[in-house]
Parts: sequence; C-alpha cells; structure tokens
Amino acid sequence: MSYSKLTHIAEKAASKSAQQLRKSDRTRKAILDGALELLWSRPFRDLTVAELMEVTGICRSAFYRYFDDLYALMETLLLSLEEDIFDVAAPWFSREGNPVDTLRESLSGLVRVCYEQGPILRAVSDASTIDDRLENVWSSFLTQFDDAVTANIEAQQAEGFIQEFSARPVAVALNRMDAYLFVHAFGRHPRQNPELVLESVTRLWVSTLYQSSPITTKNND
Amino acid sequence: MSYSKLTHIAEKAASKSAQQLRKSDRTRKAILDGALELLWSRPFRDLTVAELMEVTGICRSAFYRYFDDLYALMETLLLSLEEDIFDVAAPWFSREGNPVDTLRESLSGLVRVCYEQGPILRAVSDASTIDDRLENVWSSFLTQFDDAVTANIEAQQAEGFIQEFSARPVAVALNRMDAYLFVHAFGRHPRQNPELVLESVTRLWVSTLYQSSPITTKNND
DNA sequence: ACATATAGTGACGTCGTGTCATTTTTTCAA
DNA sequence: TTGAAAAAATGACACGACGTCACTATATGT
Repeated sequence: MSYSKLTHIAEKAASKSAQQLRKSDRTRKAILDGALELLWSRPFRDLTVAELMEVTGICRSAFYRYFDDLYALMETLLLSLEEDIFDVAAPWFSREGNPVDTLRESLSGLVRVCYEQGPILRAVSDASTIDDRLENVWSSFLTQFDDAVTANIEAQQAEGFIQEFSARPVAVALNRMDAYLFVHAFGRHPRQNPELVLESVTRLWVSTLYQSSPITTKNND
Repeated sequence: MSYSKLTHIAEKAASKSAQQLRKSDRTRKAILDGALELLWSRPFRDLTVAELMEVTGICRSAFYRYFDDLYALMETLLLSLEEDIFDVAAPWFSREGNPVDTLRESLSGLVRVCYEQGPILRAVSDASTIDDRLENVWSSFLTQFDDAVTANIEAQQAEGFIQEFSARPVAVALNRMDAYLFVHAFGRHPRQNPELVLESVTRLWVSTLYQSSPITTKNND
C-alpha cells in the first residue's frame, strides 16, 4: 500500500504545482488579481468589496477571510510595489560609481516602474488618505526613502560631491516631488510621456544636488 | 405710520449689520466655521455631516440646504484658499524686479499661507481623491499654477534669465513638489518648521531655474 | 401683524460595511 | 476510496452614514 500512498502523494504534489498551492492561496491571489484589474482602469474610490468579489466570482463576505478590509488589501499591493522600487533605486544608494550617473540610473528605473504600475501607485496613494493604518504604511514607506536619500546626500557631502546644506529637508522635498509627480503623471490613463517626466525629474535632482553638472536634454544612454 | 415704518427699517438695517445678513447666510457661515474648527485637529476622513451639524447646533439634514455634500463644502474652502495663494504668489508672476528675489518673495508668502492654513490644505487634498467633482476642482487649481509657472519660465527663458529647456514638465514637477510638501509638512499638528521648509523649497526652485545664483543657507532678509 | 417665504426637523430608504451561524468543499490519512 | 476534521464559501443580519421628503417652525417684509 505504500505504492498507492506514494502515487497519491505524487498526484497531490503534481496537482498542487499545476493549480498553485492550496485553495486559499489561489483565492487570495484571485482577489488580488481582481483588484489589480479593476484598479487599472478605475480610481480607488469606485472600488467596493461587492464589485471586487463579483469579478473574483466568490461570495462578497468571503473577502473578509483574506483581508481585514480594502485598505489591508492595498497594503499588500503597496508592499509588492515597494520591493520593485527599492530594487530599482539601488544604484545611487550603492555609492559605487559616478554619483550623477548612478542617480540618473536610479531615477530612470524609478520612472519606469512607476510608469508600469502607475494606476496601482495612485490607488495606494489615494487610499492612504482615507485609512489610518494604510496612511501609516504609506508614510513610513516615504520616510524610509527620506532616510536613505538624506544619508546618501550627507555621505556625498562629506566626500565633496555635494555642497553643504541641511540634507533632510531637501531630501524630503525631492521625494515628495517624485512621489506625487509620478502619481499625477502615471496614475491615470492616458499616462504622460515617461521620457519627459524622467527628463524634468532628473533636471531637478541633478541641478539641486550637483549644481556644476551639465544637463543633457535628451537621454542618450 | 411712516415714522414707525422708517424706524422699523432702520432697526432691521442695524440688526442686519450687527448680525451679518440673513439667517441663511449666518447658518452657512456657521457650518463653514464648524468645518474649519473640526478640520483643524482631525483628518477629513473623520468628518461626518452628523458631527459637523452637531457642532453647528442645527439638525443634520439642514446641512443639505447649504451644500450638496461634504465635498462641495470643501470646494468652498479651497476657493477661499486659492485667493490667498494667488495673491501671495503674485510677485514672481508680475515679472517686475529681479527674478530670483521675487521668486524668493513668492515662495516665502506661499510657505506662510500654507503653514497658516495647513490642515485645511490637507483636508482639501485628501478629500479630492475621494470625490470626482472635487478632484477636478483641485486638479484645475494645480493646472492653473502649472500654466502660470510654465509661462513665466518661458518668458524668462526668452529674456535669458533661465536657460533653455522644456518648461512645462519642470513647472509641473516644481508645483507638485510644493503642493505635497506643504500638505505633508503643514497638514497635521505638530506642523514642521516653516523656515526649514522654505529654505529647501527655495533651494530647489533657485538651483533648478537660476543655476548660477548663489544660495544662502540662512534667510537674512 | 400677518401672509408668505424660507429655514429647520425627524423619519425614511439606500448603500456599503463587517460579522456570524450555517452549509459546502477541501484536505489528509486510514 | 472513503469519511472525519479542517477550511472555505454562503446568506442573512445589524450598523452607520448618506441624502431626500413631507412637515413644522421661524424669519421676513409689507
């Protein structure tokens, strides 16, 4: 009987890898996918649990088995965005290579990711003003960035790449610009031209931090 | 009888100037004042018609005689903010005097007004993500600013004060920075130090637009 | 002072939310 | 394969906030 048992287990494993994990995980993913689908074309304010679960094909109240509320769901989406964003912003923070070049690289990646995920970014940003808890998550996400940028500015000031000034308020200003410019430019269809946005964001960062550097008006990497 | 009539009229006029206009206008003002009071210390998301009218001391449903909904009320608050903001930003747009000096003056006024009205600014900004109509009003407010800044940059480029680049995307970036930095810094108590915010905002605008200008790290006007 | 216009009231219907007891489906091991 | 236990899905419910409406009370102006 160990034969049939093993076969059975093997089948289970096979079916699991085909269907992806347990039922609950598939359902959770279906809900997240449904949310992404809806938020791609409609603002967060129009999203209701009823509509979302209708798309998912499961009873509305089942939603609450997977998320506390829509804001908890948005938090999940934000966390996955965060990963992409920190990854793509890495070059400048790595503090290897030419500061201006790596800054351009980081900003370019940031624009790309935010362009691709624009409507989601906007939905999270919108939702964060309505819910206490999500607001804290969003806010601490921005603050992490503030901290990282501040530290990097201070380090490069010590090395003489950046002139002396109070780093944090400038870091905060630059980050708020990025965040809300991206939300504004890429948060709704039709999204704005990412090349133009990248160009102007780069101009601001470079002229603020590395004043003497020349600025190209076309990106010719 | 014309005597008593005149006296009566005189009394009416006196009482009107003392009590300010008709009942409806006083009530409307009371509602707006109540909203200002509540929003001074709590986020927009916690504001309900019931709570607002409780503060005002009138029946909840009377609210709808004066405003379509809370977003219409917020629109009224935004419009009064707008006036202050356009007024105070005038110097740079007037295109008289030294561009950098007038820019500093405008930014200084902007920071002052937004500091004073921080929680209201934030409430409007928060509310605008929830309501269609208010979002359009907020958005067109920002766009007006985008237009004005774009025009001013282009004019000063023509005069040689500002180097050549695509003006609008830079204007949009600078404005989004202002708007959301102010919302972030001044929108909740305790508000951040306006001096520091002014200094960093000024740094960004000046170094972006008038690269060659020296930047003072203390404001010694 | 009175007739009329206007402001204020309370009750109602609606919608979206979140919970709960119950039913259905999965899961896993004998 | 089967059946018992665990987990997931369902439908009904109560709640809170909204916006409307017929009605009452109060202002307004002649």
